[in-house]
Amino acid sequence: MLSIFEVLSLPARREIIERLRDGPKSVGELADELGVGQPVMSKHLRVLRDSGFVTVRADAQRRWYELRPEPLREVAEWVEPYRWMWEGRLDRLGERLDAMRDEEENR
Amino acid sequence: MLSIFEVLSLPARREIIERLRDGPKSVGELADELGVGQPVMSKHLRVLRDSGFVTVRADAQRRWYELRPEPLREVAEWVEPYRWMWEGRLDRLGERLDAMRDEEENR
DNA sequence: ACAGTATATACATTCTAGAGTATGTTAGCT
DNA sequence: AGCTAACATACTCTAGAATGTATATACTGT
Repeated sequence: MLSIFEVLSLPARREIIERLRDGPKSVGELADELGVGQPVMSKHLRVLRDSGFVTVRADAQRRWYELRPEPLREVAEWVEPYRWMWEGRLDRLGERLDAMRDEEENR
Repeated sequence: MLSIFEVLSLPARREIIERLRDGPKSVGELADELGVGQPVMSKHLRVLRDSGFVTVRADAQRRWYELRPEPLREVAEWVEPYRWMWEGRLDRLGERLDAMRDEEENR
C-alpha cells in the first residue's frame, strides 16, 4: 500500500482529490473530467481508497467516491512544525497576544 | 526534476528534512544519523537541492545543508483548502467573529 | 431472458527511481 | 609533493509503479 505522500506524488491523484472537494462523484464523471480511461480512473480510486483518502458508496452500478479528511489532516500536521519558517511570527506570538489584551483593557 | 510531493514521498527524505529543523548539517552527519552510505545521502541531498528544499554552503571540504521554507510552504498551501473538513468551523467562522465583536462592544 | 451500462480486476509492458559500487574532485595537513 | 578527509558523480542493476488492453462482475430496464 502506498503511503500518503506517495499517493499525493502523482498529479492525476491530486487532481482527483481537488475535484472531489465539491462533493462525491462517480468513476465515469471523474474519468471524463480528467480525460483518462475508466480502468485507469478505477485504479487511481483504488489507491486513494486503500490509503484512506476516499470512501465509496454503492448506488446500483454507480460508485460514489467521497473525500475523507484524515490523510489530508496528516499532511497538514506534518508540515505544521515548519510554518514558523515562512511566517516569522512564532517567537513573537506570545508578546503579540499580550499586546492585544493590553490594548483591549486600556480602551 | 522531481516535484515537491515526489520528493516527500520517500521517507528517508522526509527524515532528512526533519533532521535539518534544528539547523544546518553536513553530509557526513546526516549519513551517520540516518545510517546510510555517503553517496546515497549525497544523492538525496541533490534531489532536495534541485527541488528547493535545501541550500548548500561550502566550508572547506564540508558542505552545510540548510532548510528552505518555500516548498514546505507550498505543501501547507496545497492542503489549506481542505482544513475545514477536520476543523468543522469554516462555515461558522463568520458568526464567531461577529459574536466576538459584539461581546467586546457590550463589555 | 437479454442487452446495455457502470465499474473492477487480471495481465503484459514500459519506464524510472532508488541503491550499491567504484571513481573523480577539492581542500587541508604534514 | 604526497596523503587523507569530505563530498559528488558516473555506472549498473533491480524493483515496482503507471498505463493500456482485455475481460469479469453487477445492476437496470425492456
